Amino acid sequence: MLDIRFIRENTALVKEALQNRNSTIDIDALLQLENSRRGLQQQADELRSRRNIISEEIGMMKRLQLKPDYNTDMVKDKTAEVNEIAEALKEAEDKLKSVEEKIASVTMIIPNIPHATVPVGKDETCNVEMRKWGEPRLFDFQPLNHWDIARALDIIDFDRAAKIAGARFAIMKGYGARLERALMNFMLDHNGARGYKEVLPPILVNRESMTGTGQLPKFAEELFRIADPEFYLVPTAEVPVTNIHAGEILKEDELPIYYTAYTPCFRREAGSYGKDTRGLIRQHQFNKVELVKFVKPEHSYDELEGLTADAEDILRQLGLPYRVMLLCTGDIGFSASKTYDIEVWLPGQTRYREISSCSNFEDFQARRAKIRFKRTDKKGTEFVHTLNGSGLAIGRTVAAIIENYQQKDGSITIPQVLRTYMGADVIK
RNA sequence: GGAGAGGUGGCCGAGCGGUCGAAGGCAGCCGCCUGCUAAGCGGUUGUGGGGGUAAUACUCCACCCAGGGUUCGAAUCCCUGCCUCUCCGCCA
Repeated sequence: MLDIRFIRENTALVKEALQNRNSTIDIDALLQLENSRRGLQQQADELRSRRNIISEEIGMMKRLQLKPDYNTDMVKDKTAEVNEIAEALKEAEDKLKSVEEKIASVTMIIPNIPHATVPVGKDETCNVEMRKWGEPRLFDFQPLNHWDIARALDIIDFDRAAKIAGARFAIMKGYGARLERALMNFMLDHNGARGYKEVLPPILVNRESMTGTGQLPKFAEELFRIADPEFYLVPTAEVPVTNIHAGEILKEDELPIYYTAYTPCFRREAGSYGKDTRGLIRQHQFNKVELVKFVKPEHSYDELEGLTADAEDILRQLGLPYRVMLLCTGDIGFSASKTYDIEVWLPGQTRYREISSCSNFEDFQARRAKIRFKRTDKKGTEFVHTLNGSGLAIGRTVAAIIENYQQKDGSITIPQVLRTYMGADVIK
């Protein structure tokens, strides 16, 4: 959420940002609403002030009531007067409330302003490659897709998962399950060693949490929802972990705060029916280890570089070639100011695929979730900046390992760093 | 699932329907005093919004879990929800 005052004072900039994001929100209409909101608030405040004064007078008179010469009519007059005020106040309050609701319905769906370093562009073709690491392996045989390899080794069962749940689910079996668990532990240990505190949060959350990080109200169709009682399945650990500090005022010396969390993630994948129908790339349920930071505003862009480097290091440790893409204005997510996608090389698809997305949200989520901090020597509070990134998506990492480490005989070599976690060097 | 208790400021804790943004204590900050330390004395310390200012000052409104209601007036009364705690039952 943007600060309405910021919108008021930087209207041109906001409009330009929205245009670059292919958004069509009417800012002028919003500002008109905001104007009338302020007028109504003044009106209501004024009425309340008068009411409070008269009510106090009535109180004083009532105390004098004990005396015989007390004038009853005065109380009656005052009461009549205050009743008139109350009526006008009610009207003003109702109007105010309705205007506030209208304003909220708009501000909640205004996307974040892209950072100045974000390239302007209409879609993903305008994203900019920042760097590349590792050389895609040269195969002396035709490399296979991970689902074919996994099926042959009987380590992933998509068919029976479909029977149990439906399309876009998988059963990990034997060393497949073991690999999934090894990656989870490896990633959590890796992140822990880099200063992230491990947390294991709820994966069902309430509406407020989903609103705080920006999934709601705009992206309800992406979420699995439990109707009664109302809960949402998290699409990413970003939601519960960022909301850990919702509504809090942190002390300056508590910052920065780094968390890492493993959670399953649940996504409807509505509107992607034809895409990635086979394999682990696009599942309704997948595992992910997430990195989340709460930082002071002046550090957030350095922190974004650091967070991205932390995620990249996991791929380096695993020996998986990747590249880092800077997303353009047309491709960046709703809540983010700046995002790097890390894409891993998949030999079976002979292309890079997103495996991590690292974003700085600046104060966008903090304002929604009311996450503030207080500087030691200053009065008042400020919003923190929040960041997060996958470190990493486990299902896609499994796919990448299977495809990059496949051997001619159909076996899979296990990356060195995972061998103690796996208790095996090879899957065959 | 049944029965009960409770949610007040950074923390503890009081609060009769009006004089309560809220006693008192602790902690913090600023002074004073005491040859050190401890104690003592005085003052001060919340959040959001509006107006105002170059910025302060100043001023108005709201906030005692949340949302409704009663009332001239609600932290205080009523209703609903959420959360916490105790006991019983049930399940792990």
